[in-house]
Amino acid sequence: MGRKSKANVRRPEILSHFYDVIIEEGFEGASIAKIAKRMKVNPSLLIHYFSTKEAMVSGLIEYIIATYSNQLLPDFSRENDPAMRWEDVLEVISRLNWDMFVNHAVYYNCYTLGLRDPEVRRQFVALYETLASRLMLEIEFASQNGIISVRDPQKASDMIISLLEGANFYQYVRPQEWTLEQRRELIRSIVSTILKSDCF
Amino acid sequence: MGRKSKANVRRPEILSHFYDVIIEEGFEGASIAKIAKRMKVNPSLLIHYFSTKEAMVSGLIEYIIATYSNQLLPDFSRENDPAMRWEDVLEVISRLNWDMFVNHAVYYNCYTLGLRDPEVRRQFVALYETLASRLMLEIEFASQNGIISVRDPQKASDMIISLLEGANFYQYVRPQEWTLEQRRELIRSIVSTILKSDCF
Amino acid sequence: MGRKSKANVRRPEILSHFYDVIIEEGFEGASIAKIAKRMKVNPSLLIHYFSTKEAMVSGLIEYIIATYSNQLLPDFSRENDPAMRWEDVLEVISRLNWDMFVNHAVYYNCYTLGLRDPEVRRQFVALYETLASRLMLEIEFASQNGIISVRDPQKASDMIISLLEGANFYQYVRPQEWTLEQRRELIRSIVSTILKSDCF
Amino acid sequence: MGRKSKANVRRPEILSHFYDVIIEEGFEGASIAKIAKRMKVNPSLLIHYFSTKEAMVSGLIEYIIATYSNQLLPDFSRENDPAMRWEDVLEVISRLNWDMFVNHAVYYNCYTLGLRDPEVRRQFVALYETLASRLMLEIEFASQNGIISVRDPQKASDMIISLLEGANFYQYVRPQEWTLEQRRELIRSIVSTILKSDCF
DNA sequence: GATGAATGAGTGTTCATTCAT
DNA sequence: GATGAATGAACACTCATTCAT
Repeated sequence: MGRKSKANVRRPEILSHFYDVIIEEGFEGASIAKIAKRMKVNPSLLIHYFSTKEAMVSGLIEYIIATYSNQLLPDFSRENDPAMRWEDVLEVISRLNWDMFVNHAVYYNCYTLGLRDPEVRRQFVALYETLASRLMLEIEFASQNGIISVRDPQKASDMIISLLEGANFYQYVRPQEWTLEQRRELIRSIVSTILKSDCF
Repeated sequence: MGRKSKANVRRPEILSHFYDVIIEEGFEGASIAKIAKRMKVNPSLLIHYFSTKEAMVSGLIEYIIATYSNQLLPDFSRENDPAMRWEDVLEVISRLNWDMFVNHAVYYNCYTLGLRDPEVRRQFVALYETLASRLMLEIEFASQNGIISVRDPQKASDMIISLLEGANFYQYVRPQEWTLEQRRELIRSIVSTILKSDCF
Repeated sequence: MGRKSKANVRRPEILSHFYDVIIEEGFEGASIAKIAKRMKVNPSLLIHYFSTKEAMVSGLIEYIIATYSNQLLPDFSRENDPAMRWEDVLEVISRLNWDMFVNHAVYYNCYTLGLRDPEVRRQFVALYETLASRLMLEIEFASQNGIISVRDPQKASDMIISLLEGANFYQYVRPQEWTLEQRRELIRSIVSTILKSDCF
Repeated sequence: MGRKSKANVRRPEILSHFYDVIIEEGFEGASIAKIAKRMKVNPSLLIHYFSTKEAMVSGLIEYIIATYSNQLLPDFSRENDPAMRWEDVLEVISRLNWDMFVNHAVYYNCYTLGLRDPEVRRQFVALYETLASRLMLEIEFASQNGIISVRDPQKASDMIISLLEGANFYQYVRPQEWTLEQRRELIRSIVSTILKSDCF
């Protein structure tokens, strides 16, 4: 039966250590040698599993994108009552903390990489697209059921995601300002307010 | 006595090329050699003016921060009529495009650097602090004059900046979605709406 | 499992070439690049085996010290007759030529390094200590058997080593002055004379 | 009358700082930049006064050699009584501490340089030659007056200088062993002993 | 599968030096 | 006299990578 491949063990293991090194030393400091050292393994082994560093970076971004998209915005369709369902959405949105899943620094490092690398960019665009379209559906549904008042769900969802993204970013710049609970309440009320107004 | 220093000319010149290289090759790709090559000077000349690369990075960040803070939010006190003044604020805010002044990628690269380097972080925090406090004053002023209704101007300004930051970021992920004009109108109406509501 | 290490071969090989370059170009001229060039290998290979240049220098000094201490003053205890044994000692001492084992220039270069680096110094001190204590034992033994007359064997051995060291050094400054044979005879008679006198 | 040259002030000043840097960082660590920094002066200035670094090294060696030869072995001819004169010589010799005048490390660094550079070597050889010939004259004089018994004053002076050189060196390797006074007495008695014996 | 040998390009930085001011 | 501009070679060292074992 031959030797069993360890790739599906080793590859995630490598990516995980890659990730850790980026957190501590930044993208520019994350060399194969350092990752290998941290894994107490020979640098060549990383090349063995990823051929090139470029492939490793790709792997990392895929992993990050996958993590994100799996975690962001669950399926709300189990809830039948439209009002309750919208409440669920609001609840989830206001709790959304980007970096619950992926480290802030790593995320932005990968993101800026996407500004040069079209393939990486494509993945990020797809990610936000997925997120936006899911949210859009919920907004449409709620709107159709008279819970909120939105003519342009697309713009609405885009703006809400912007707000969340920004709030998440801002959290790192002025961390002491408010508690998670305050933040949650505030986002909730803002989202409610603007979706009930005639902004969209 | 002695030769005249060209530091005043050379240092900005170097930083500017540094900046350009980051845009094209990312922070990790911006080596002294590449910058020098682009300037058609010897790499050691950069060291002559900036002792270490670290100092060069510091210089760049200072430059970026300075550019930002000089441009962001002008003085509105010339306008005497409170309503008009608030209109001005709204106008400026809704037009705010972070990357009008500093390249998006460079900005986020420097920002992530701040997540590891306390001194850099300090500068970013100070930048946003300045921005927030200026906006806060305008919110307070408008509120006192009954134009908007805000009990907590700090939270309000924080949230508005978050929204702007996020919208700016989001622009890069879904660029095709709306025109600058649409964006402007939308932000304006959202800000107006939430500051008139009882969110804050 | 894995490839066989060549460190046992490569490390001494590197040190040997390091040594040669020092002889020709001095300590300050012995760069990794030059050593590598002489070995017809890539400079980074030296780093592969010695991590840093500092470690290479350490390796060299260890090697030199080891060479010295292995060669200096053999075991005289095979000879049972005290008079004959002392003759043996005299014979060996008078023939001692420091640089039979280690190049004069390299030795002094390493030595001066020890004047700044405590660890290097420690090794040199230990070397001379070993040498002195061995000689002391022989002096004591000869003295107890009435061949020489020494109350303070420590001082005696210290002074004899000084004389040998100095004679060795001086040889380079006035090389033409006398033959090795003359030198040998002279040292022998001086050592004999002072150990029989009441100097010590 | 023109501007007065500052060369005879600057050159010694530079050499003196060169010397200091060698002591602290070794010959290989003594760069023009470091010396200039220590002098709080521009590196170019050192080149201005010495054209090349090589010339600076030459200057340093000349300075060291000059310092030495001026200090070593004064003129004893003022003393008329041969016995007293020899006592003076013994006194001076036994007190001779090479590094009273020139730092030990600097001296050996320059010396090893002489092992490669013929011109430097020539200077060192001349130094020791002077020293040896002066001592030889004293030995001859004392011998002719029956104070000591030496047939070959050249060999005798060579050996004594060797002993002094070695003792001086050894002092650094085993510094704790004896006091300066003990050392002095010992050297004196050894020199006396061997010059009265029939070694030479 | 995993290690180590070996490479060559590249890193930031220091070096001595020349020249203009 | 003294400084600073500028260079180009060299420095120790790190990088990703290939290949043999």
